Amino acid sequence: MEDYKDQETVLLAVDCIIFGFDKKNLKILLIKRDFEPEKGHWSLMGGFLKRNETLDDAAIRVLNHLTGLENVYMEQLRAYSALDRDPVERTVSVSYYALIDIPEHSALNGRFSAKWFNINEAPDLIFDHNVMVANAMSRLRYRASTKPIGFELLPEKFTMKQLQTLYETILGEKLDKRNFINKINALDILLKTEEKDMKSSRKGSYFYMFDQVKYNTKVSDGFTFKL
Amino acid sequence: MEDYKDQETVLLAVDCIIFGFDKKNLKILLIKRDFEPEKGHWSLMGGFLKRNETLDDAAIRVLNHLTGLENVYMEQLRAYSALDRDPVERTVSVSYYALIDIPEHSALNGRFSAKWFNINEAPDLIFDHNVMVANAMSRLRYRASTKPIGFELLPEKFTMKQLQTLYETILGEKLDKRNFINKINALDILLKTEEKDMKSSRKGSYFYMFDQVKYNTKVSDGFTFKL
DNA sequence: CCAAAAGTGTTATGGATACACCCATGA
DNA sequence: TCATGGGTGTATCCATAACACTTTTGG
Repeated sequence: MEDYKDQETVLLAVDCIIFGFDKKNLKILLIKRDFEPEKGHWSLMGGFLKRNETLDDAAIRVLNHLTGLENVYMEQLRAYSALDRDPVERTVSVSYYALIDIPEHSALNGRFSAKWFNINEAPDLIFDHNVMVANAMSRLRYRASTKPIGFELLPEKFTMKQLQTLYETILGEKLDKRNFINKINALDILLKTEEKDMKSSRKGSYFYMFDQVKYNTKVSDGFTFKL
Repeated sequence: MEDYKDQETVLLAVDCIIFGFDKKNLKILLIKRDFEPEKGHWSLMGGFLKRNETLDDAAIRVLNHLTGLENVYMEQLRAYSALDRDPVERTVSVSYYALIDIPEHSALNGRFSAKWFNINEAPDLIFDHNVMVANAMSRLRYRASTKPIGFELLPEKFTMKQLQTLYETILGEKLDKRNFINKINALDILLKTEEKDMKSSRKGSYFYMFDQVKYNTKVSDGFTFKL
């Protein structure tokens, strides 16, 4: 460790991998850059860190700026620091991923040309953003099996089918309907409502809600989510 | 994303959580600061990022500076950016952890008052270094069950007992001897040597080596380490 | 009455865990 | 010969995986 003064500095940025779910597909929110470098190409939404904010603050600000959303699930992933990752300036970037439910809040800031892409149909991205997305996916898969983050991607009320489809998309594999429902019910962290979703079938399917209070109680009693 | 010019800058540092194993205990290498702030207190070894190096480079440089070691297992953990985490200057720090085998290479750079502490007997550290260590431990536990990192902490030749003790220390729980050996043997990634360690008992116990080549082959054939 | 999705339990399998005795050797 | 740590196999249990038919209701 050396003296603080006269240390070399670099720019520090955050980039957000914004995942969304529209009851069918896992998607990612990208913006079309209207400035150089790489103008016209797709990229993650990002921004520079300000002196009076933490990286978490910066990520929250960037996400809010684009989507208007607050209180979104976000998690820091890691720092990227290749010397030439940004051709303009030496910039180190810390990536964050966010999970949001698409249909309920889709008032995107018109200042940016933002668009939702199915996760497997996303275009090539600038700089090292493709790697960031790949790493985010792998973290998302891991998290999905250790914390009930799936519910962040769903509306307040959702059907078992939607929940299963979400997990299938995240994990990238088909799941058995009965085993999935048995497992979820065994966790005992859902509330079954009286309401039914009549849009999906003639019979209709019950809506469930995530019981955050019960979950928190169970966790503090030593329960650990495992799917 | 805004213009690059006139962005606010912060100092960017790396801090290394250096884990070691001396065939009995999991230890951590700390230095006693001989400069302000917090002179005389224990801390992680760290350093500022230079403009012409990546964060990985910086972590490797810092580790090498203290221990003289090269080709050490290191992994980036995460960035810490609380506004007041460093009282002198606004500094964002990226933590790395390293795994080294203690006895074989213990020529520490005398310029630093460095000392190995048992992981559970380490002193209070400056700034947010306690949190960094706690997070590193939890990552170490996770990694130990998904990748064969344990071998980084052992000498080239080691006994089953040493390997088991290492895993017990990392995981923080006693393991059954027969089950552990069965599991390790089932993985089929060790080479049993003809040599015996005669220091530990009258009967002596066989030395094993990690078969890196076999492991790599198995991994590229779809094998995943799981303990 | 038919099509389409919802809802519901049991069996089989395999991995994880618990467990105790003999062996080799130096002193 | 004895004390010390090394080395070895099997039975049980539990969690996971496989699997098919009935229900509801709008058209």
